[in-house]
Amino acid sequence: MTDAEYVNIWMRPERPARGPKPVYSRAQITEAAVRIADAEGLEAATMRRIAAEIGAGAMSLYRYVPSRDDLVALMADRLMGEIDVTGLPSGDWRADLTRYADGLRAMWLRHPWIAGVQRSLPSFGPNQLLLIERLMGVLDPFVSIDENLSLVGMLNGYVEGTVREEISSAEEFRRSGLSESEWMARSYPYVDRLVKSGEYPIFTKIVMEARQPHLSRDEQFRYGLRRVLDCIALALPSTAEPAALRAGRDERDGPGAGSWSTSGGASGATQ
Amino acid sequence: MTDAEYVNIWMRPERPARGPKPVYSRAQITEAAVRIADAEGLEAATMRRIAAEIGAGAMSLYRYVPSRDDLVALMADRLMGEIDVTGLPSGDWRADLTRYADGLRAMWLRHPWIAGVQRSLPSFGPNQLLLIERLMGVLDPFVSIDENLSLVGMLNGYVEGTVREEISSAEEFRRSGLSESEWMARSYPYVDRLVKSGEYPIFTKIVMEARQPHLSRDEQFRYGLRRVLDCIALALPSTAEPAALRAGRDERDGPGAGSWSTSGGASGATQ
DNA sequence: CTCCACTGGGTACGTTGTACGCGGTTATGG
DNA sequence: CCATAACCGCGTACAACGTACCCAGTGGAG
Repeated sequence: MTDAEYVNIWMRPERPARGPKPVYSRAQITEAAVRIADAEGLEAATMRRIAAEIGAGAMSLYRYVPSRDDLVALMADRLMGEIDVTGLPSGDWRADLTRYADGLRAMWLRHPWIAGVQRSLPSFGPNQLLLIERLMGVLDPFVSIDENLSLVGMLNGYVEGTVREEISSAEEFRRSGLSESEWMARSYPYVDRLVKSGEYPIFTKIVMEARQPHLSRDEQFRYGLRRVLDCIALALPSTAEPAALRAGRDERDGPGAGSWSTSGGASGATQ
Repeated sequence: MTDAEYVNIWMRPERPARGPKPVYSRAQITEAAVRIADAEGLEAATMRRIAAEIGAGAMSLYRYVPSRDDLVALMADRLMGEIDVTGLPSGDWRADLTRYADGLRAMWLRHPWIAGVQRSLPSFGPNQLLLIERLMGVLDPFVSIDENLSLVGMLNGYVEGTVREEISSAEEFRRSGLSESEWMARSYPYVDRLVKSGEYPIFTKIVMEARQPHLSRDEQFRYGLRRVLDCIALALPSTAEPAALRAGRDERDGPGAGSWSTSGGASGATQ
């Protein structure tokens, strides 16, 4: 910003040498911003609102953060820190990846606004980097780094895709300010028109079927996750997992579509 | 909007009965908006800018679209129409899903700003619905609708996750206005500091390795896609694919990390 | 013909991110 | 020990945004 050599927020020291002691801190500001975004969405976390939350003037924040985009990067990295990956190459790669996937999903559900922020390489913060180390360390002994990137990308793709569906309908409620039942009542005419038209048999099937979910969201997630892990197992050498490749795999019954909004699962189906 | 019964943009008729003929159209406005977003990003597609693009006054757009959010929904659905799924349950599910996946990825690469828009059930437009019908029709004969949702979700998760990585660095260039080499030079100090610290061995490995990509982006994508399809095959009954389950699967060599920015692949690794 | 629902679009308002500059505070060099 | 430069919090101000409101004109229905 002021610095022509500006790279990212993590290259900019928080506290300078001279001058009066700062009253606030990046961590405090980030915390307040996350709190607001959790409660009212990312778009509610404006600079003025965040400043008010910590009792500061609006422009004071710019003493700590060069721009709102940088603050969002800080927020995103703070979220990465919530995923518990302590002791993560444990020896059991399936357990490790399951723990990571569960943690990632839980974090997304706690902070749905994360779906709306783009991340890219140079904005990788310390928490994200640590996560990469731990996570990719799990498969590192077995495969090349390229293969590892590919497999981990697949796992993340699954988790992210799944959780995006879960989020989208919930966010829709929040943004519209309607309750779930009100929202469904509102949407009914549209869905009904589509169903009645007869042009969308599969959409109809989704809507009809999803009214009686067989499995909880969590169970659905774990079911699909097992499948992804089985898929990863196929790419690993036999030394990684000696036997019982697809052990614990359930038989016939697939995962039930969650609630009605899981037809938002159809969202993930084409998004 | 004016209507209390407002559901979504597709429930609102474009042309009323009486009055003078409208000069513009939703399709024309949508087209202009997409053109601007392609060239300068979604945030550049402001109401005033779009209006100027088609030679209209800013407020005229509101005669066609109740809000900018609705216009974005129209844009998103227009993009879905670009994915060619004609004749899509063809009998060869592998070929069908490959064609869809390629089409989806190509569309995302043409319109990277799509990554920044959230979609949810009630905002499903005609193109998206048609896409769902054709796509899910592919596996519909073989599995339950719930299983289908799960599998298709996995496929979409892979494509979306992969393409998000590809996009994120490209978007970073565009937004910063820097060329790729300038941007790399700018980022170098940060990456260098991380590498030199010795605390991030796997990150270092990614950065080092990715300097010599073995495979093109397309090849990487197809490689991972084959793996996902193999995974889907595991969930299908034997009637779907009689023999040669993982036929055409390459041997040892994994996919190379694309260019330097594929370490953005590490993005997908934890995003 | 008369209506009046519609048209395109100008003006204006509230909210956003943030540039700039003020007066006060503090570590540092002389 | 003091002058100075670097920092602090923050009030004011501005450009750009989405869009509410209003207007004069227009053309199909009665």
